[in-house]
Amino acid sequence: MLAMENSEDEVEADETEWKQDLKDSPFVVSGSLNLLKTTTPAHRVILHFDLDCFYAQVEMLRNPALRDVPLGIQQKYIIVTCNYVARQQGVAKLMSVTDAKDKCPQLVLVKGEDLTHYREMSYQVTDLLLSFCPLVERLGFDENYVDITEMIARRLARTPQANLSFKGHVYNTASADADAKASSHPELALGSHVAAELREAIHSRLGLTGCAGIAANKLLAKLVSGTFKPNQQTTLLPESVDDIMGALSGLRKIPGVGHQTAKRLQALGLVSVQDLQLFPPTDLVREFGAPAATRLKNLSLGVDDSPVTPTGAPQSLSDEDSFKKMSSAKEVMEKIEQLLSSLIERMRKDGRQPHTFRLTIRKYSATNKWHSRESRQCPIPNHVGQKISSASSDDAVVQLVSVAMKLFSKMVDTHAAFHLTLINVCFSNLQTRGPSASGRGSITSFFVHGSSPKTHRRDSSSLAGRGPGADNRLGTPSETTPEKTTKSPPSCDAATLWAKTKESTFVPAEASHPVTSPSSTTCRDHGDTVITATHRLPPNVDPDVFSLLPVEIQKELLLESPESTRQPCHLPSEPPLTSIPTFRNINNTDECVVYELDPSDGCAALHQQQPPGGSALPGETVAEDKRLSCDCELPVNVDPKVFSELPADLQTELMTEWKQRKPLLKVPAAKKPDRAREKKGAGRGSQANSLLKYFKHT
DNA sequence: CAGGGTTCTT
DNA sequence: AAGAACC
Repeated sequence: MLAMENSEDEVEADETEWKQDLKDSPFVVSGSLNLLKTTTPAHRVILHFDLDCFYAQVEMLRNPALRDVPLGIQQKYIIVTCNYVARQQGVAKLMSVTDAKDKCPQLVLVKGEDLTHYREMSYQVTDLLLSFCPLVERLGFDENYVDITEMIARRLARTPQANLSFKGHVYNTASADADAKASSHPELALGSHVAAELREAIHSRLGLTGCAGIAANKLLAKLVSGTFKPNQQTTLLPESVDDIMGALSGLRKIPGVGHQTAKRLQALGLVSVQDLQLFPPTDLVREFGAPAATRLKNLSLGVDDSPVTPTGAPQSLSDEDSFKKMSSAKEVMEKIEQLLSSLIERMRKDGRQPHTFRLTIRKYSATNKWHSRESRQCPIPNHVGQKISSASSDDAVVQLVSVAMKLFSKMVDTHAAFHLTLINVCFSNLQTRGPSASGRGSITSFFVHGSSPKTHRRDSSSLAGRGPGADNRLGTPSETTPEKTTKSPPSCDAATLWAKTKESTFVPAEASHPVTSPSSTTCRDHGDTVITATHRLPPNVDPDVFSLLPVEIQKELLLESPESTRQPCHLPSEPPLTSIPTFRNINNTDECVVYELDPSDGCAALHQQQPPGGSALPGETVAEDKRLSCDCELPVNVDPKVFSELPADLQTELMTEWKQRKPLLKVPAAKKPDRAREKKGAGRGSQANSLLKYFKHT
């Protein structure tokens, strides 16, 4: 054995019980079944990329005039990040706006609450990296890990060992000494060149600068990437692992050790990284259990065998807003509606169908003022999910608002006073619909080099739509991407086929409803008997929606509409699985993001999102059904359909508000009518949010 | 903690 | 569903 000291190869190998005899082979076969070829590298080359003050860079790209001024990105009353001009003047991340203006009166502020542009740019960066190497893992919007071990192995095979050098910094090493060390760490040396090339690609193609760290695992790559701050890169050599770990000012600085963990460690008397390194394993296990204890101890030593897991398409989409105070049902409903319409729009562009909806709130309370969110979730009925990606997502908004309000009333007693400071709406359990829906890029990527037992979760769906042929080469020709990257096959069961079918054979909302059977129960209203469609429904009630309502409301509605002439309610127990839709090809719109890669590079990466649910067909324009009110005593401007979908107590809540407004009965407007918006339509932005959208104008 | 995300574990 | 972690 050569002198290996504390190199992580040694530690990692010890702990995973791999015998380290195959020293010259870059790979070690783990597990007894060689056939399965779960091959893991003995030493990896991991890159960590971290974009400089990301939001600020995006805004400076959008408006170059901001380049040279001190710029802060503001969310609510906080500067979440700022450019380096502002930093020179003392502005720091997460500083309050008042403090920042204090430090730097000329500070220019740009609102950054809408993440759309950041998210888009963020995925362009990830996609660009993906065009070079399949193993890319996102961490937040501005960081990416890339495992380039294989690429390095290939390059190494055909690079002369002589005159290797490092690009950029080498941690704790004078540049004069670095060259001497290059030959003993050829993988990392080559890795530093790859990192430089990728950073250059990000800069030339996207205009963004950032830092990179090059090391043998994710932990070290991340730690080292920040050592030289704007727009530089640093390589960490194994012999410096102890240095970099020891240089951390506290346990909290270890990625993976958050506030709670740091506190528990402190309770054990541990404050420094060395403390943890030297702490008796048994005691640590007693506190954290074996798995967490092992992980913590390893992290303190700079050991991290966690793989770079391809992130793929997001597993959930959410939208939230925070505020000082929200305390009326009406406000809540409006906010939810607003959040939902933008979320649904995002969901529609994504192309997948969500099957779970979650509503999260944060209640104000003197103690525990922060943290402590509360959430409720429920399955999304299929027909609602389908509407999200269909042309008339307005329907989806309406129905999901009512779903959301039901969840809301499970958390908040709307009769009592309440005080919210945040609302979040979230779609999860996202399922890819339709076999060719994701376009050729991703369908092939499902099957490339199949059948490794270790399947990476997530499909690639809207991201990384890249066939095996589209291999970027970083200038060096003929680097291919053989094996690797196992994706789970697309789920295209009958249900998803049906989903697509139904949508494409779309017929205007109300007209086409032969009353589909409610997919039995739905929003988990404890064993309620769902009133079946064999009952007669009031004319203004969509049977699908009706089936979702709490039984009390259903009964109310039935009672209040004594004589509804009803079409016979047939219940086709199976959806008519008629025509498989022909999927529109993705020639469509802006869903199709294409990189303009230099043809001279001999590489092109094509990205396409899933085809959008469909441009609004002429026939699909929702037939505004002006129905008679269910008569209760709704204000003239309230669409009874919307109203009818709300939970009972919210209906009464709103009714009382309306009654206040129209002094039919008691209470002379204790609350300001606040009908600020009498001006019709033409709201700024095409959104025209607000519930008023669903109200009739009279 | 702030703010608007996101993922993973319990 | 909550907690913890990351940005």
